[in-house]
Amino acid sequence: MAGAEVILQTRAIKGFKDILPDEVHIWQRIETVARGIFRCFGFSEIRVPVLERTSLFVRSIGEETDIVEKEMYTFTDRNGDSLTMRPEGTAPVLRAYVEHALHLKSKVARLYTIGPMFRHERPQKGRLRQFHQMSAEVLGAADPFTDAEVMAAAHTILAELGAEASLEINSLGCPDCRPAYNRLLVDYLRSRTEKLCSDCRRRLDKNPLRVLDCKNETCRAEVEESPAVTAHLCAPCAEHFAAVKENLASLGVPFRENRFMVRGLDYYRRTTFELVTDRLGAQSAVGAGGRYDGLVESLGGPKNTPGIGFAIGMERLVLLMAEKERGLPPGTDLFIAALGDEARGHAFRLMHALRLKETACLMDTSGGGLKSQMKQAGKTRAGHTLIIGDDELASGLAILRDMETGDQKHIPVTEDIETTAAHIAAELERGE
RNA sequence: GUGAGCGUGGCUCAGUUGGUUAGAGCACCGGGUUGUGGCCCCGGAGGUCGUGGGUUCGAGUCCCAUCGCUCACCCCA
Repeated sequence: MAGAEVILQTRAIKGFKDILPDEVHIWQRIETVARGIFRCFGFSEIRVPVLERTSLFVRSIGEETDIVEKEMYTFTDRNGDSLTMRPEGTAPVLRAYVEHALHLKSKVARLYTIGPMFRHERPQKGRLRQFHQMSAEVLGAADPFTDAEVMAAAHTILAELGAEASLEINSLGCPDCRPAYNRLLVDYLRSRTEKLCSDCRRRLDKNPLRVLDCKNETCRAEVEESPAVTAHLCAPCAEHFAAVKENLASLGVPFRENRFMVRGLDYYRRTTFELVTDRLGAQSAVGAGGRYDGLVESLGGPKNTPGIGFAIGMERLVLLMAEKERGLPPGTDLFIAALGDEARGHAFRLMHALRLKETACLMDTSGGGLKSQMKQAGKTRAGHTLIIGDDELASGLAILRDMETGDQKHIPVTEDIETTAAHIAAELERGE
């Protein structure tokens, strides 16, 4: 194999995927729909870099998390700085919020962003190393209406795209009440360590909450009787959670409380939620989020800035979208079938004039028979085909065929390309 | 990081107990009379059977190694 290593590997690297022309329209649809909904919910787009200082993620996501410990694409750049390809979107957006003092622009900032994230995990169904998320953050609003609003936004995006997922919510408490609950849970779990799986015994020390959503059946059974977070919230957290549920219900957004749901990033407080489905193989969440009051401050932002947000995994969303929701790639407006050298030159100029008039236009400049060109017109899913040969050029009348109905009509063509193009554009316009 | 399954033309796959020039469907190209697509019919092009080694008179079919893909664990969107 020594020689083979020299050969260029024309293959994308593991976990990185091309989105090909035949499927890119699905992504465009998702983005268009999402942008529209974000706008209605009052969000503005923000675009942030893919690369950040490693410390940003370590501080926000948490040193002990799997993401930081073993999944980040981290490297030292030419200056010796440690940089990381963003594994999630919240930290960079909050960094930008703090850096540009966006809190001074308005009381509440509502931001969304769409783009690639990177985590070095073993790829499987619904899990890639470069994946895409659309995420939204609301900074500066602590009230329980905001929680409901944010969840409603996520829910609306999925619903609008025909992706079925159910909303599950939970509250993880705050620094005032979580430590006490944590001790309670650990005590409970320690009393039955022998019954837990090996993974959960490890979790017991590292992140006891994790035991709550273990997939192992015996662990599940043990955990069934465990003390619930939501039963041990402090008064303000309990009140907040109750109000969130009330507000969600008042909007008619269906949800289910799931006291076993936990989050993998350390910064979450109080409200957390997931949009889950059983149609994604081993992955169940298409979207997830929660409140992270305190995170802005810990990144050097103004004190007591509350925050809440969510992210939707776009390739998981694509997987969930029903066939009928995906649509077809757009066809061209007009295919020009030219026969004969003179007609070809004429058609070429005509095509360009039409393109400048915002008509999507294609022809086969390499020529070929009419039948072959008609086939291509069909394949490009052209709305119309203009047939123009040397005969038509001589008579001054070309044929415009409606590819749907098969109707054909004559269109005057002259040396005046502009006028001819205008004729055709008008004719196509009429058909719509 | 761990485990399992799979690797045959662009795609989806078939290839009997190892035996002559490796097949199909879809896609692609051409044709079915003079200049008209989507259906149908005919024809064509396209594969060192992931790679390397081994067993054998002979391997896509057996063995080993290696690379890759997929799914699951884990983790998470």
